[in-house]
Amino acid sequence: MRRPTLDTVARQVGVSRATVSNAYNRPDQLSARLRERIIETAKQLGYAGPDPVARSLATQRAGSVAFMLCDGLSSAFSDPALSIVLDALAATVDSGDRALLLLPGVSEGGPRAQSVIRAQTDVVVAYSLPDDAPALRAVRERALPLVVVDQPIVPGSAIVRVDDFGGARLAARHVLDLGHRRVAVLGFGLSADGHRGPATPERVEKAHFRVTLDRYAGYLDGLAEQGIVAGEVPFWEAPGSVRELGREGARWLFGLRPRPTAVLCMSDELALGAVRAADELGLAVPGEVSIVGFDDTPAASWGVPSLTTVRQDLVEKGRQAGALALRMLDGARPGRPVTIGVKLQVRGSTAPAPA
Amino acid sequence: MRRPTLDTVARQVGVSRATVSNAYNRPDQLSARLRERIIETAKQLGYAGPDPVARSLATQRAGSVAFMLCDGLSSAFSDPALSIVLDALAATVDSGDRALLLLPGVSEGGPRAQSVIRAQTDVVVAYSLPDDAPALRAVRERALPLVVVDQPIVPGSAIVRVDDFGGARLAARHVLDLGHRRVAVLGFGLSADGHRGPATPERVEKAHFRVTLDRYAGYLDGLAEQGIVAGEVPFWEAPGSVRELGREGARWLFGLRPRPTAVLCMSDELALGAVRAADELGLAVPGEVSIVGFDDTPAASWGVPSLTTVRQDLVEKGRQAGALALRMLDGARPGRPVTIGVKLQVRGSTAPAPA
DNA sequence: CAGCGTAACTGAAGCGCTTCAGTTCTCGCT
DNA sequence: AGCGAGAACTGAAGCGCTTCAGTTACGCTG
Repeated sequence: MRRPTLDTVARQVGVSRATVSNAYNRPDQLSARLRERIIETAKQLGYAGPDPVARSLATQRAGSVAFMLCDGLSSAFSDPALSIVLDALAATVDSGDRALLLLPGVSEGGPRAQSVIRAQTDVVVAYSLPDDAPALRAVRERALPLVVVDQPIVPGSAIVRVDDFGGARLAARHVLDLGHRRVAVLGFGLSADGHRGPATPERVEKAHFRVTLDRYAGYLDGLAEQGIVAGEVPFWEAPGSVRELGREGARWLFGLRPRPTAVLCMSDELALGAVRAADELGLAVPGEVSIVGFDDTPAASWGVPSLTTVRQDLVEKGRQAGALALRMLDGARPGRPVTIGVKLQVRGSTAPAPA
Repeated sequence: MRRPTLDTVARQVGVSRATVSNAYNRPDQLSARLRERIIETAKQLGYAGPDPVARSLATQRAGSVAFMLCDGLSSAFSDPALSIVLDALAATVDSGDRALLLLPGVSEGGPRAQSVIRAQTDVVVAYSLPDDAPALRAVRERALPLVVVDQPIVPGSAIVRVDDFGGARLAARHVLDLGHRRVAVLGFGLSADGHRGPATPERVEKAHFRVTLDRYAGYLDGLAEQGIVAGEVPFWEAPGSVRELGREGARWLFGLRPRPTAVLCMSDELALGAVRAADELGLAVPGEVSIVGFDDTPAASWGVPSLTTVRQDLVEKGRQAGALALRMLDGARPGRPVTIGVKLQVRGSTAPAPA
C-alpha cells in the first residue's frame, strides 16, 4: 500500500486532480464546501499535501536558497559575525517562503563542485569564498543566480560588501591620532592555503582574498598619512578568524623588536586572541599596547577590556544578501554592489601610545 | 531559447535519452567513447548535468536532511555546542551525498509547520525542541523519519541524547565533595515560554523540556546524598543558553541570603555569565564561589578561570545523529536511544567551600 | 427570453529525469 | 556454422504535481 497522492484524494472525493491541487494552492478556485471536503478526505487518507519535490518540478522553482561557506560549520560559527549574517539572511529568505540549504566548505576552498551541481536550489549566496573556489565554477555552469558576500568578485553576480578599505583606514588613523607609530597588523590569510605566519610581499602580490587585501591596504593607506610604509608594518596571517590563532599571531608580533605599540586586527576574534596574548606576556592593554578589532560582534563589548573596533552592521549585511537573492530570483539584474557602511567604535582597548 | 535538458543533448548526439542519463549516472552502461562524446556535447550546449529536482522526483529521494532548531540562527549559534554538533552532522550527511536543509525556529517554538510541509527532504533531525512544537506534528503528518537530539520524546523516532541526569549528578557530587552545602542551580527554561526568573514547583511540574528537567533532577539527586532537598536549592531559569542571561541569573542567585557557595550551571555559556557576575560583585571564583558548567565547549578551557564542567562529546553527538538519519533513510527501525556519555572535567572554577 | 458574465470544475499537456525490460550486435567457443 | 553470453543501447512507462484553455451551469440583465 503506497502513500497517497493527489490522485488518490481526487478519486476518493470524486473530483479531478486539478481541483484537489486548487484546494491547496488556490482556494478561490473552488467552493468552500468542496474544499473542506477535500481537505477532510485528505486527512483521513493520510495525505499531507502536495509533494514538495513534484511541486518544484512542475513550478520550476526549487524553493530554496543555497548558502556556501568557506570552512566547515564549526570553524565557521566560531566566527560570530557569520551567525549574525546567516540569521538575518535566513529570516529574510524564510519570509519569502524559501528554505536555506547549507553547503559548508571542505578543506578551506569552499563546498565541493559536486554539492553545488546536485543542490536543489534557485539561487546561491556565496559567503567570503576564495577566488578560485570550484563551487563558483559549478554555479556558473548551472547558470544559477549568484549573490556574493564580501568576496570574491564574480562577473554577473550581485554583491554585498563592506567598506573594508575605509574601515581599516579608520582604525589606522585612530591609533595614529593616539600617537602610535609602531603599528602591526594581525589579519586573515591572503590565500586559502592555510598559511600561518608573517606575510611576505610575494604573498600579498598574489593574494586570493579581497577582504584581507582591502583591509590591509586600508591600514597602510591610513598609516601612510604619518609616513609609515609597508615595510615598517609587520603583518601576521592567521588562517582563520579564531581566537586561538589570533593569540598565536599576536605572540609573534609582540616578540618583535622594536615591539609594536598598536595592533590592528581584522576581526574581533583575532583581537580578543591578541588581548589574551598580551595578558600572558604581562603587557597591559591598553597601557602598553593598543588593540583594535573589526566587526563589532557581541564579544567585543563583553570582554575586559572592551574592544575598540570597526563596526559593520552585520544584520544589515545578511538582510541585504537575502533581499538580493530574492530579487535575483525574480530575474532582476545584479545591479551595483551594495556596500555596508562602517564606523569606528572606540572602547577600552586603545589608549595613547606609551612615552 | 530554453535551457538544455537531457533531451536536447540526446537529440544532438543522436542517442536516446536513457543513454545520456546513463552517461551521468552509470558510466559502465555505455562505451567510454560515447560517454565522452556526450559529456563534450553537453558542455558545448551549456548543459550542467541532470536537473536535481527532476532527478529527485524520478528517484523518489529528495537528497537532503532537514535540521530543525528551536531558536533563530543567531541565538542558536551563540550556543557553541550547537555549532559543533551541526558541523559533525553536516560532515556525516554530506559524505552520504546529501545536503543540509536548515529550518531555524521562529519565536522559541521551533520552525513553522508550513516550513516542514514544504521542505524537500527525506528525513528530519530535531535539535532540542519543546514537546509541543508544531513542526513535530508536521513531521508526523508527512510520515518522515525523525531523529531527535536531546528532546522531546517522540514515539517512532530515533533518539540521540546525553546522560543529562548522570552528568548533573557528577557536578553535584563534585561540589559536595568540596564541602559545599549551599548550592544553587542556574539552568535553562523549563518551558518554551521565555520565562526568566526563579523556578517555582508548579513550573517544574509541567515542564516541557526534558533536558532541563533531567539535569535538575540529577543535581537534586546528587545533592540528596548530603540530605539537601529541593526546597533548599534555588533554581533560576534562563530562557536561553546565553552568557548575558547567565550573568543576570547569577546576580540574582548571589543576592540571596545565605548566599550560595556553589552554582551548578546547565551550560558553559551560562557558567561564563555567572563568572562574570561574580567578578562584578567582587566575589572571587573559585575562592568564594565555585561554578560548574555543562558541555565543555572550547570557551570553557579558554577563560580565566577555566571552567570545571561536565563534558559531553559533542562531535560524537552530531555524528551519531547524522548516522541515525542516514540509517533511517534506508528504512531502519529507530532502535534503542543512543546515549552519549559524560564525564566531569575539573578545572579552575571550583575549590573547597569557604569556611 | 435571448444573451452574457462568472463561478466552479475538468482534461490534458507538460516539468526533466530514471529505470527496466527489451533489442541488437559482437565475439568467443565448440 | 551455430550458439550463447555479454556489451551497448533504446522505448516507454512512470515519478506527483501545476496550469491553462476549455466546458458547464447558473443567475442576472435588458
